[in-house]
Amino acid sequence: MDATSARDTDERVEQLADRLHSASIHLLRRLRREDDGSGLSAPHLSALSVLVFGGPLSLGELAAAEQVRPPSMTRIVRNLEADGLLTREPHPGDGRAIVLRATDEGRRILHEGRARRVHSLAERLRALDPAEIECLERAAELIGRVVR
Amino acid sequence: MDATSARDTDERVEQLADRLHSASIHLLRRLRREDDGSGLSAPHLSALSVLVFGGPLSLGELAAAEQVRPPSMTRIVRNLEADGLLTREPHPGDGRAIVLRATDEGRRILHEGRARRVHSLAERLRALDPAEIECLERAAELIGRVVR
DNA sequence: CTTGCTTCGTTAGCCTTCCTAACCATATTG
DNA sequence: CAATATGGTTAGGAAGGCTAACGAAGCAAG
Repeated sequence: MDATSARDTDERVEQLADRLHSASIHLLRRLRREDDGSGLSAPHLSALSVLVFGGPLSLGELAAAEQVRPPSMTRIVRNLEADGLLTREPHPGDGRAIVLRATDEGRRILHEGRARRVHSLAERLRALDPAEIECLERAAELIGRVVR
Repeated sequence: MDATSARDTDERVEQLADRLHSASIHLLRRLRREDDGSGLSAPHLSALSVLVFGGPLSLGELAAAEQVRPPSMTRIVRNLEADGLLTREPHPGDGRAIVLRATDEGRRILHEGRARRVHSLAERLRALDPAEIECLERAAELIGRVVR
């Protein structure tokens, strides 16, 4: 690869990063304004989904998975626990840590609530053709991988 | 299309919406933690970029473009104006409205700041192969279209 | 022209989510 | 056993979003 094409690639990738950033901001602002009726905010649903799909975790692990600091996760967990959507158990073998586990109710709410929250987005996506949908599916997977 | 495949498409689209939602949350949380050194937050850079690339707008138009309510935009504009990155002029022909215009300094800061902010993401994207990059480029464009 | 409704932007006040700093309690290690 | 490291919580504050209420300016009907 010569110097020119390397610089072109650099430029292209920077621009892509910028556009993904922008797209994310607008996507989330749009979704935030939709009333999901589940009573759970995006961060709560997101954290709960990690427990549902990823199994029991400690608070620190969950915070890392969700890209937030432990104090932020402490509050999210407190709320979810108060709503009966997860349980807090002592960690076997480490008295400092705790084990967080989604309850059956948590599983139920998650599946209902997430579907409702993203429903308006799904409505719009339905207008796309199959190739575009497939492109977005790959993109979602790629973003998840890149961020992790 | 028979009933079964229609339901499959529904399900697939709902799942896609859900994953895009999740990917956006994690992407932004990752980027928020990067120090961009420009002194401007994501909402500020995003609003400024609309003015730079889309030309002068009223406050209401800018708020609509950015998917926020006017009071939220009032604060963003006040900050950008205080930093000398945009100007506020009376609207010719409508005494209620104002015209917002990016300054040269605003243009300069935008190009420097955005590149810096998304730089760490760009670093990660560089590891992808060309087909994946192209997929993400299309995806960013699609998301922008779907949300608008 | 005046009265009343609408629209643009602002102010006031609140809520949510995130952060860092400081702190306990429990491991772990020299 | 003392010193240090780690997991989680508490305290406090910054940022960004919202609604409600308001003043000023336009508009429309009488």
